[in-house]
Amino acid sequence: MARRGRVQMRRIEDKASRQVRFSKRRAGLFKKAFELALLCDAEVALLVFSPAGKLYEYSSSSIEGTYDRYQQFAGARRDLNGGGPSTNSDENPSVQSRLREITSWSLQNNADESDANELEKLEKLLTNALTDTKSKKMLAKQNSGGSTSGMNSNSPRGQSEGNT
Amino acid sequence: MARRGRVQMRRIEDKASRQVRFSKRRAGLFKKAFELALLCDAEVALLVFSPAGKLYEYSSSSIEGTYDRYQQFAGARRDLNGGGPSTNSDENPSVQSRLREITSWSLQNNADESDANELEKLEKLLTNALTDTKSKKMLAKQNSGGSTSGMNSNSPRGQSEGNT
DNA sequence: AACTATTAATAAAG
DNA sequence: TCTTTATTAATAGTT
Repeated sequence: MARRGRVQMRRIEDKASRQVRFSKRRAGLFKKAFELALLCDAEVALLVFSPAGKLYEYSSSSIEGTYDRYQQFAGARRDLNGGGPSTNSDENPSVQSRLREITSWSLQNNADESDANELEKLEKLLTNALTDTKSKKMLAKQNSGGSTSGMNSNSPRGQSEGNT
Repeated sequence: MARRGRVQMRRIEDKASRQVRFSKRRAGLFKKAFELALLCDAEVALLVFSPAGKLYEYSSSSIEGTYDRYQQFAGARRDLNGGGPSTNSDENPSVQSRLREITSWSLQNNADESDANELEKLEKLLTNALTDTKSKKMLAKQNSGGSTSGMNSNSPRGQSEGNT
């Protein structure tokens, strides 16, 4: 038949399925990007590398041009910015279990195949990410801990999305 | 009630409607982009400027990094197809990409819901894991006299997903 | 911003 | 790989 239920949001392990779904979803994503640009008069640039390393691109004007514009903005906002990205949240497993999973996975499977330099970079990346998360967490605790007054009138959001 | 028919694919003239739909569709687009990266292990970078000139961005790793890769790729494909892309292959997702993915995932979705102590423990766990891996890596290099344990024997094969 | 009626996207099967 | 179909997901218009 068709879909038996909700699709679970985690990496697709089966290679063939992943490939098929990548093609479908990539097409859908590019269509959405195009529509956003057309309907709403937005400037959109989209780069996608498949797991196999193949490049797909879309831009309502030009990749280079949009990236240039992005850099100007990125430089301009370097002042007051500390929030992390924030999007939707489905019914996902907790960060904890997921990180636990990926940790044991990385140990058991590909650890030996990886490159030391890459791992070093990733170690920093992950440490920063966790530090950031902890910071936000602390902040939230402080805000809600002392007084139960207005704590969550607005979630701490940052660059990516959802703020005005 | 709701939609009376198919939506016309042309620029929305009414400014208020355009703004509202931009917000909705932008949210949808970013969600799709994120899902593509997570489900299919793809590297995605997305830049959107609203008609008002506001920047929205998403990247499964980093905008700069992906753009850099794009430029290399674009430059490389301009030359000639001598060798395959220097990226990981489909059957070998690599710790790097998976960790990168889970990192951004954790930041984007459940970060606020997680517990700081749990994350602290996990940080140590992961740091240890990576350190361990690095040690083994170094050791292997010393023992074998500089030749890395076979990791990057990339078979340059044509990908099977060529369409637009 | 929240709520539905509809359409659109898409996972699984053929 | 392309097509079909059942189902979920996105969302346009309304309140």
